[in-house]
Amino acid sequence: MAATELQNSALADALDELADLNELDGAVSYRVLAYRNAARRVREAPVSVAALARAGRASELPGIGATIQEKILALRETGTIPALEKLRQSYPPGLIAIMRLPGIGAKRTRLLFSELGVDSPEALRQAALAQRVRAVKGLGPKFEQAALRALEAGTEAGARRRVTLPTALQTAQEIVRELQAAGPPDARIEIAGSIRRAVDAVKDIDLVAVTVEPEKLAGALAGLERIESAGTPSAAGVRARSHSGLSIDLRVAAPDQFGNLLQHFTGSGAHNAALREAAVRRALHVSEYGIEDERSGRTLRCADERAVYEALGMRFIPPELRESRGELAAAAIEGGSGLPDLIELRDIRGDLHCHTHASDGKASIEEMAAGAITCGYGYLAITDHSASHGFGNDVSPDELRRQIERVRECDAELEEIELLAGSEVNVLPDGSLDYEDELLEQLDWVVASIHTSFSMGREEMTRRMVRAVEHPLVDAIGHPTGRKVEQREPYALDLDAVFDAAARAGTFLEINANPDRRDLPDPAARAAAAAGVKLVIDSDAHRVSTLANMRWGVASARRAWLTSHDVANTLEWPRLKALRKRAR
DNA sequence: GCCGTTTTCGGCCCGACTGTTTTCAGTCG
Repeated sequence: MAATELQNSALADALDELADLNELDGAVSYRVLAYRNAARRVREAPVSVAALARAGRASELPGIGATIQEKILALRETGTIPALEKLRQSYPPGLIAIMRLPGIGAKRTRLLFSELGVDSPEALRQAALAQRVRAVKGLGPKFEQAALRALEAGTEAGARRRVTLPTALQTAQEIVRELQAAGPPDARIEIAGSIRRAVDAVKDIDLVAVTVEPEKLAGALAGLERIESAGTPSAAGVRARSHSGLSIDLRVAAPDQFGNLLQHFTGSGAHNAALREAAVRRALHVSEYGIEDERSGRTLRCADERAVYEALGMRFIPPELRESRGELAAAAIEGGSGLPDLIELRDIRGDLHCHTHASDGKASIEEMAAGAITCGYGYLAITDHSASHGFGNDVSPDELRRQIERVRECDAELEEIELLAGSEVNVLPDGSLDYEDELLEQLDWVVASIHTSFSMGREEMTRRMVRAVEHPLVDAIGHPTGRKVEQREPYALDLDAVFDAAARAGTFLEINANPDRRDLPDPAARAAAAAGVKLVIDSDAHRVSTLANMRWGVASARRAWLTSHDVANTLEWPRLKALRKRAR
């Protein structure tokens, strides 16, 4: 593969820009939708879509047809797409920034541009302050004020940034508790939306509820101390915004429609759109209120979600799978391939990656062991950082030898759990490790991770990683892509080549469960399992409390369609030990 | 622009809210 192969993220950005510019250009909405859908597919694809296109196979991906494949090829071969260049001539780049402001879409952006020459957020601010916006037919003073507020919010640093799943979940649970205290006593409130699907990063909180006093519940949300502003509370619910910039949607349903509402509000948008399209082919129309049968004119109301999917000829689809990644076809009762029996937290038998005082952890071996026992584990690998980690946390070879002794001593005293002597060894830029093999041989479990030199080229980074994967004493690769949720892109890496090497060598790849990492990301974890790679889910805990991070890794595994058979640390240690490549 | 157990052409999910209107368009999820 070419060293400078076009990255999926850059390709997806180009497709998103095509969507934006086509929208500005007034193209039929389905074309815009097609570009956005294609961009999403490319962004999620675990393999290089540009490389696929070169082989004429990108159009095998759902949502990518002959036309978009041609554009991908043009971009990878000439660095640009003719249609994109042409649209860029007509619409200044500032228009896209205006279009992204809440409450302003393509139509109004174009109106502002054609009527007032407004071509940037700053130009919009000037026009609004001079009250020229309200003079445009179709706009008014309310819109002018809303535009100013949107501009203001947009300049606040990180105003619209997403938060990681645990943060969002905790906030959502607090709100539910506050609503249960302040709202009507009969209210049953559940968390829906992207939190329920256990995504990596959350932009808003969706709540659904049943109560006999819906207005009172909606009013209670609008009145919470944490709410900065809210729409008009009604019997249907309310939309509000917290002081921290999170948007919160509450919707209320009748009890016999609760399943319809929960399904609708859990999403994803793409899942719902695909579900409804499939329903239309059966002459059924799905909404949050029920399923209308076109022929009888009757509407089926569902008290629970299972009934919604059953009415459409499908098995219940776990929320984590609702991303329009093939789950509808798999769930079909007639002719579907079946949904996976997803892994659960209780399937996990041990944790293979954690830190102690020996490096940058905040607890002793004994404390971490006690924590792991509380988790119900049968084993725990102590894997402190290695000889060149830096930040004052280096573990010299001699220090590691002493640490191994301490782990052995501690293990001898513990009945309930097996402590494994391990290390999280640095993969140096050339792919070698920073301990000698003689030392690694004494360890029960070796995790190899990249912690330095992130900005290498794709080919060099792939060679580095494959060399580590093929090392006979490396059991697992830690946080394989190096990405951090909402903070850092993955390093340039040919994941396909890494998966091939890992499957051949028998090296485990980690799903790091730290909620800021969740690495492998779920689409990549799914592709790895499909390539025959065995995975492990590790907490990477640096203190006792973060051993519980395992749940976020399991959530990623579920989103990756994994069963307990795909994840090696669902096995007891004797069986897992025998699976290590050095035991073969 | 994509796609096919109604279709290779003509469809393509559904509804709430807001602000601007006086019956609706735009935006959002």
